[in-house]
Amino acid sequence: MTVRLRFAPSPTGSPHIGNIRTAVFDYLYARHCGGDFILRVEDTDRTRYQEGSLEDMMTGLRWMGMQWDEGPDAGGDKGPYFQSQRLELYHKYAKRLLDSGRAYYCYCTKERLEEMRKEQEANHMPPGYDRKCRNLTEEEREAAAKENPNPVIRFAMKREGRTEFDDIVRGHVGFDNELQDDFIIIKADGFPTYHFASIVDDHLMGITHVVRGEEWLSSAPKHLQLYEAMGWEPPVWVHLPLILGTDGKKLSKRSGTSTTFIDYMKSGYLPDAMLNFLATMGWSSGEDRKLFSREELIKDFTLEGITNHPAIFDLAKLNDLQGEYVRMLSVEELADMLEPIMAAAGCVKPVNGDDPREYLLKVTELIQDRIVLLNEAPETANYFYTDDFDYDPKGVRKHFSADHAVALAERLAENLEAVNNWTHDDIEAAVRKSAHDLDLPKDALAIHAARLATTGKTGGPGLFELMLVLGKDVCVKRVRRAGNYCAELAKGE
RNA sequence: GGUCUCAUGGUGCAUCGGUUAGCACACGGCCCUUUCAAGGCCGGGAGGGGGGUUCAACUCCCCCUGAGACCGCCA
Repeated sequence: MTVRLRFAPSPTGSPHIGNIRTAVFDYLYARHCGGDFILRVEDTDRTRYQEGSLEDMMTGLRWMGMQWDEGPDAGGDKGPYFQSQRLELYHKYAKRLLDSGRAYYCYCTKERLEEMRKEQEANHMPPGYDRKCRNLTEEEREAAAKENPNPVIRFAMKREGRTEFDDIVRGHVGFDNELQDDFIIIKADGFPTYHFASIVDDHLMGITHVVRGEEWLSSAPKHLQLYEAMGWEPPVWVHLPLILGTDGKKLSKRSGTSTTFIDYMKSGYLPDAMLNFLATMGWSSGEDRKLFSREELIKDFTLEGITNHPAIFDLAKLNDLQGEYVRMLSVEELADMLEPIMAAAGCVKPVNGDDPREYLLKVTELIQDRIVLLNEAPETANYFYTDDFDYDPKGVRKHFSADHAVALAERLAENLEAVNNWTHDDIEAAVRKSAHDLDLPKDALAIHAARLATTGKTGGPGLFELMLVLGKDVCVKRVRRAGNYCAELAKGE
């Protein structure tokens, strides 16, 4: 039997990190087993449907290279893959349950249910439907139908015994049947609830392993009983640990951690870094390792490696991985990724008129160790593309306000101007000579000032490397401008 | 309130019935060095509490404590 896993998101909003992590596990295990990875859309709640949600979901999955074998726009012989298009199927099986006495029409109004709930709460009773309609006589049923022509269908849960099952992650778990609710399987609008639709579809689609969040664990008895009532073989259950924030609380937007997957795509994370991160959030290969390529993930991923304690979404860890992946890229690869980002930020034309591609390659090499997110590149490397940058105020105070500042700028400009071969070593010699000419105690003084003059920053790539890329004319021009700036500064004081 | 789940340094993870309890991030120090990174080396720092089982428990069992999830005509 081929292993088949489905990722079944509900199009009710932009995909959450947790949704995608579940998809990662589905995908990885399906690929590990050489099985099928299916995308199914659980759009049974018409009130919560949100335009664009599914598109975001698919964009996110594809971005991480997780292409589904069956699903919307991928075809497959078990479709349709939208639950909203499978209504007849659910009704057919609900009827079967009705006929066998394992389901019943419930005519209770929402108002009555709400009142009941309030009362239960006030009396500290366990909440749940009181099964009023479970054993209606034919007359009662007819009378109730007149009052409420749109009844729901409820599943008749067993009243005695326990429902026990084995979960790959949790082990053997059990629940008392008495405490289970006669839950709704078909809503008044004719749509099925999750509990019912997912079981029918999982069976019909030949799903062998159900991987989902731990929040579903307590409703697993419902699903088990449904399988039993239908006479179907249940799948292997895999309840994933929840994802918590570093504060140990449920992941939330506070503390600067977005829960929206698309945000991470947009802010310049690498798909492979994200995949690596998500896969190791709640899964461990059993060895002390943090880097896993896609191929290694597929090869090593097993259900047994899933941890049973909550997984923490640790942004610092993501950023660490991201940095690793950025550094593993070749300069060409990185440059390819940076190109559109730089372009979007207006960093297109080299300040010195060089060939843009060659220039970008040089710039990329200089910033590769210095960026984490791809989107940081424009800010980190702006001075390679524009003369229009501000001087870092801290740097100004330290380097441009010194007594020797104006004289140094002049020396620097002249010595740089005099360089015939614009090479790393000759640039270095010129800069150091400027310090010597003025009897500065340390060459570093000239170096720092030159950096601030040519880049506006106090940190960054090696000065001589960066000046080499910028070119002589640009450097001289910028040092002169800085000299004027220093002079103005001196006058102002 | 009920049911269910979880519990190793600051954080995230690993191993094991007998180990000097390992790794990564973060942190501190040092090296490299013109800065910022990156890199290298070194360091501090852990098994919630209480009972058992056992020759031996962080590891197995029970209780407590703490944390979380679920109890919708949402998924």
